[in-house]
Amino acid sequence: MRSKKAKEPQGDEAIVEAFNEYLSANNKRKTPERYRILDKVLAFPKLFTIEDLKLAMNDDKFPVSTSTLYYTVDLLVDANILRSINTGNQALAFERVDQVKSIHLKCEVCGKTKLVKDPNFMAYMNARRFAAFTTRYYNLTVYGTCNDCARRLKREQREKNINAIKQIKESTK
Amino acid sequence: MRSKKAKEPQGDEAIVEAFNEYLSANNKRKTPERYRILDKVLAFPKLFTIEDLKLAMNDDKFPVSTSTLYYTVDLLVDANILRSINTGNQALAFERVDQVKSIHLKCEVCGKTKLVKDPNFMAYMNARRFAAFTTRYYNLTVYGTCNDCARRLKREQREKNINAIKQIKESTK
DNA sequence: ATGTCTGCAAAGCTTTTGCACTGAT
DNA sequence: ATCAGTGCAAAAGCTTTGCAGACAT
Repeated sequence: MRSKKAKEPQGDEAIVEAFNEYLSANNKRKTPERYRILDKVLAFPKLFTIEDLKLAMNDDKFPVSTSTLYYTVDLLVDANILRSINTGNQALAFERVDQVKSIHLKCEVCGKTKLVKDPNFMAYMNARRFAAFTTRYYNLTVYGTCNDCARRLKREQREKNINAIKQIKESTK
Repeated sequence: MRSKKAKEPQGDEAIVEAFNEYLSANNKRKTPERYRILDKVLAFPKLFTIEDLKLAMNDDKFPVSTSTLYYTVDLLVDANILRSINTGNQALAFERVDQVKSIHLKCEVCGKTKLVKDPNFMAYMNARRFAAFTTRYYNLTVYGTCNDCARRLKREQREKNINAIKQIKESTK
């Protein structure tokens, strides 16, 4: 009944459990840091960077060193819980594997990325096989301009033109 | 008649011309560096990094500073001749816009990227529109394992198992 | 003559590494 | 008691920036 309001607790618990198994299977230790980091990671609504994660941990009164964050996020990637995304900014971003079966729309002007679903594309990719290659996951990023920026640029361009005309008028006086 | 053997000289000349126009239109200067860099860029069969480009320029007896390379490649991206690709390695990679309408298959083990064509996907994306967003280009990268690496890993795992069994046998002597 | 372009060197950021201490097993 | 994990600081890589001199316009 309340399943719609709940934040998919089952899903997240399953991920924690999967991480547990991954750690056991690979002779990795179950440290408090790792579980606190995983908690924070699961709480991010979408993309995040190591820096974001570091700040979140600080906010949570559980500061962790940068090296540990890199190390742990690597484990999470290896455990197939996270994947890394190249957003075009300097810093690498990460996202939950289970959460993101979306297309990334990246605005080249403001740099923001929006996620959109496309069942057709998903179905196609799930069926698609490539010769001499085993797919683990995929990422489709679409680059362009979001409408907000397009409108703003248009307005700025218009103002620029007006100024240019003014200057020409003045210089020919 | 020889059009198949020729390296699409028309296409490349058109690109040089397009760059020319871009420079004029934006009040940029036509320096020898820029044209030599463009030549080298067009000669790359696929992805390349700033480092690759630098080495190629050196080979060509036309060394150029790193800052100039970044500056010029930025221009080429802005002129829509190149686009940048995030390969997951530290350094950004670039590729020709006209050349790459391919899917990138990236092997997570050896790190190599292979390009494959997929007319179905291309047709789909060419028709696809997104709400409140103007598409300029897109990139589909598939992550996984290439067969070469898969075979090698399998063999290594088998040897590992054999050694583990040996050790157990010895310890129980 | 003007103002952009280039090259050099230094700075900036993200990520990696080395080492000693801590703590899970 | 081990030996992997953590934190710190330093190093390493890639990219950007500031400035002086060179050069296309």
